[in-house]
Amino acid sequence: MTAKQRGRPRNAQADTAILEAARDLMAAEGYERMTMEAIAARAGVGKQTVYRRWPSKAAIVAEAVMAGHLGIRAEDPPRTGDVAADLRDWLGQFFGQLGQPTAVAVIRGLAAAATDGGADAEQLYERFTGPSREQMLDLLRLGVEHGQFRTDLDIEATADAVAGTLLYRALVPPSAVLDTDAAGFLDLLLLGMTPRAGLDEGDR
Amino acid sequence: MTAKQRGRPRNAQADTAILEAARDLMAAEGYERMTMEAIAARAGVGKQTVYRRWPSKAAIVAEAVMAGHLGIRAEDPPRTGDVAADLRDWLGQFFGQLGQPTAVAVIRGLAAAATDGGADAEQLYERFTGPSREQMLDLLRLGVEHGQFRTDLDIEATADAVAGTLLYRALVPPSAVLDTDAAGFLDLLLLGMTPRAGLDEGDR
Amino acid sequence: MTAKQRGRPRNAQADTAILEAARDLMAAEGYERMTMEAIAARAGVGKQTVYRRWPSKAAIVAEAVMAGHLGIRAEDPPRTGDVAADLRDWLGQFFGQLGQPTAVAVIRGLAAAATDGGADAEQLYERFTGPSREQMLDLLRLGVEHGQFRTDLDIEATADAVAGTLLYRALVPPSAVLDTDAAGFLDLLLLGMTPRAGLDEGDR
Amino acid sequence: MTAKQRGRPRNAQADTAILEAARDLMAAEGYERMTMEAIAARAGVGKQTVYRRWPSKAAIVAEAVMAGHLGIRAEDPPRTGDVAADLRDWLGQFFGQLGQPTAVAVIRGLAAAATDGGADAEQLYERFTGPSREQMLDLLRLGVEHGQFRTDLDIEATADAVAGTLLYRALVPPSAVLDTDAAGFLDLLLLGMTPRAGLDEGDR
DNA sequence: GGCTAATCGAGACGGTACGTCGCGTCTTATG
DNA sequence: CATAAGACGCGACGTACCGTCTCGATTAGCC
Repeated sequence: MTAKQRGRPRNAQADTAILEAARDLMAAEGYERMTMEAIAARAGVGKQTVYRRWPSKAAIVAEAVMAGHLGIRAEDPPRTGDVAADLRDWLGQFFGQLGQPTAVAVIRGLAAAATDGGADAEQLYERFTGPSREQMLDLLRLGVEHGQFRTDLDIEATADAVAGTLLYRALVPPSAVLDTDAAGFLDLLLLGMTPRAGLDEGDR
Repeated sequence: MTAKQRGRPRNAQADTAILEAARDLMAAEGYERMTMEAIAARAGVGKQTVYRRWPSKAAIVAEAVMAGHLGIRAEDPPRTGDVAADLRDWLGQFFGQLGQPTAVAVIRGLAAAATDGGADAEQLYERFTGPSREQMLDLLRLGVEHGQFRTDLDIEATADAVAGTLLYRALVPPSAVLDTDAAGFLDLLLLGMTPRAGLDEGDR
Repeated sequence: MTAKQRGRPRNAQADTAILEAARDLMAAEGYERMTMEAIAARAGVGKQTVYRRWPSKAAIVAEAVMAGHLGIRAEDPPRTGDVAADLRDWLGQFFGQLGQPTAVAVIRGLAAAATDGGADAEQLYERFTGPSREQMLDLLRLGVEHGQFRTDLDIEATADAVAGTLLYRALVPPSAVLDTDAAGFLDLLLLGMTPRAGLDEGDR
Repeated sequence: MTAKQRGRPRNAQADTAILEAARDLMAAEGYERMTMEAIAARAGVGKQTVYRRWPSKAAIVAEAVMAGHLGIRAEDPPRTGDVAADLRDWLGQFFGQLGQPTAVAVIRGLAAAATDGGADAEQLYERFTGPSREQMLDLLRLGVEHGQFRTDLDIEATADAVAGTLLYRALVPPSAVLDTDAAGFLDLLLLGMTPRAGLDEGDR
C-alpha cells in the first residue's frame, strides 16, 4: 500500500492547462519553436510546475497525444465483414488528415521528439502508435482468419509499413509528395496482403 | 563566365574539416545536441567560416550526406535480369544498416532536420532520398516493362513506402522493432507489386 | 484582557529550533547565503511555521540576537569607581570578540540585514545596539558626573563612534585590519572624552 | 610581453553603460533589489556581457565606486596650515552627505556588498576607502609633524574610527540618528588627537 | 463527546532572478 | 577578400528561493 500523500496535492487543472497550451503552441509554432517558457506562460503556470510533471518537451508531447489533446484522431475501424474494404476506409482516414496542417505539425513534432532516441522516444512510440496499432493488428488478424489476407502475412511488418509511410509523407515537404493521394499506397499494400492461387508459398 | 574572384580564396580544407566534424558529432551526440559552435570548434575553424558556407545545421548535414561523409550507403542496384530479386537484394542493403548505430543516428538526424518543415527539409529530401530514389524508380520501371510488376503500379507510392518504412524503423526505439527483420516487409511489398491473373484491373 | 486563545497552541520548541537553526546557518553560510527554506528544513519545521512567527530573515536574526542565541555577548560593565578604566575594559570585551569568526559573521549579518533600510533595520538597530547602548550611555553619564569626562561630551556621538568602529572592523576584510588591536582606538576615544585645563570651552 | 589580443575587442562603451546603469539602479532601488538582469537591461546589453566583465553584483559596485560613477565624493582636503581645522572641514563634507538619500544608498550598498566576506569585500575595501583613506592619513601625519596632533597617535585607528562612524550613521535608520550632526563626533575625535600638557605619556 | 479553531509538517503554487549556453552577427588583427 | 578568435544582443535553459496556499493530522478550549 502506498504511503498517504503529504503536503498540498497537485492541481489537476494545471496538468490540462499545460497540455492544452502545448497543443496550441505545437500547432501555432511547431515543435522546435515551442519553448518550455511559452508553454508555462500560456498555461498561466510557473515553469517549475511544468518541470515537476514532465522532464522534457518530448514528454509533454507524449502525454498530450496520449491524453487526446493532440494528434491524429480516428474513429474505430468499421466492421462491415469485408476486412480489406474496412482497412482501406480506416487507413484512408489517417492519410486524409495529411492535408490538415495541424495534423502534419503534430506528426512532425512527434518525430522531432523521437529523434533523440532517449527514453522519451520509447514512450512516444508506445503512446502514439500504441492504440491505433492494436486496432490495426486486430483487423489484420481478422482478415487472415477470414481468408482475405495471406496466412503467412507478417502483420507487424504490415503495421510498420503503414506507420512509416504515414510518417514519411508528413515529413517530406508538401511540394514533393502531398499531391499524391493514398490510393496507390493502399493498393500496393492490399495486393501484397491478399492471397493468390499457387503463390502463397515459393515466392521468396 | 564569372569574373575572377579577388582576395584570399576560400580554404577547401575547411569545407571537409567542417563536414567531418559534423559527421563525428552527429554520431557522438545526435543531431539535436550537436551545435554549430561545437562543429566549428572541432573543425578548428571560426563560426563565420561555417556560416559563410552553409546557412544552417540542417544544410551542413545535407551536404555531409551528399558528400558521402555521412549516411546510408549502398552499391548500385544489381541487374541480374530478375528485377524482383534485384530489388529485394538492393533494399536489403538499406534495411541491413539499421543495425548500425551510426546509420540509425544519421537517419534520425535527417528526420530531425526535416521536422521544421522549412526550406532545409526540401533540400534534405532531395539530397537524401534523391539519388537512391532515382535508382529505385528506374528499377521499378524496368520491372514493369519486363512484366514482373503490375502495369498500374504507382511507382512513386512504392518508393515512398520503402523510404517511410526505413525511416520509421530508424526512429522507433530499438527494443520495439529492430529485431524484426526486413523480410516480412519486402514480401509484402513485392507481392503487392506483382501482377496476378484477372486481378490487375477492378480491384480497387 | 484578551480572551483565552482557542485552537492548538504554538509549539514553543519550534521557536528555539528555528533560532538555533538560524544561528548555525549564519555561522556556516553567512547571512546572504542563508535561506528561509534552509532554516525551516534544518529546524525540522514547515516554512509556514517560520513565517507565522517572523516576517523576514532579518527579523529572525534580530530575535536570535536578542534571545542570546547569536551575537556579541558581554558582561555587564564593571563599576570600580574609575569610569574610564571600566569603559576601556568593557569595550575591550567587544573588540576582543572580533577575533572570533562567528561573532564577525553575526555582525556582518546584522549589517546585511540592516542595509535594506526598511523596518527590519529599525528593529535590528534597537535590539542589537539597544541594551549595550543603554549600558554604555549610563557609564558615560556617570563619568561626566564624576568629572572624569568632559561636561559638554556628546554621549550619543560617542556611543555611535564605538558602535561604528566595531561594525567597520567586522566588515572590512581580515587581512586589512584585524591585526590592529583596539588600544589605539580606545586611547583616542578616552583622550577625546577627558577634560583638560582651559580647553573645555572655545575649542570648536 | 603579453600575447597580442585576438578576436573582437571588448566594447568600452558597454563598461560605462553597465556602471552607469548600476549607479542609477543602486540609487533607485537599493543594492539588494538591484538585479543583474535589470543592470543588463538598463545598459542595453546582454547578461553575458555583464558577466564577462564582473563576476558578481558586488564587483560591479566596487568598480563603479572606483570609476567615480558612484559613491561619496569629496574635494581634496584643504591645506590652510591649521591641520585640525582642515580635517574638520574635510570630514564635514563626508558627514554632510549623509543627508543625501543617494549617498546613503551607496554606502548601504557597499556595506551589503561587503557583508559576504569574500574576495569582493577585499576589493571593495580597497577601492572605496582607499583613495580617501590615503588623503586622510597624509593629513594626520602632517598634523603630527606640525605638533598639532599627539606624537603617539594611532593614525590607522583614527582613520578606522572615522570610516566606521560614517558607515554606522549611514546604516542605522534615519529616525534614530541622522538628526545628530557630526560636530559632537568631530569634537570627540579632535580632542582625542590633540596633545595636552603632561598627559602625552602615561595615560594608558 | 462533539464542535470549532488554530497549529503542525509537507509540499505545490505563480513568480522572479539566477548563471549558462547557443544562436547568428559583428569586429578586430593577421594572412 | 578570407580567416581564427571572440565579443555582441538576444532568448531559452533548468534551478533556487520567494512568500502564499492547501492538504491531512493534531491539539487545544468550549458547549
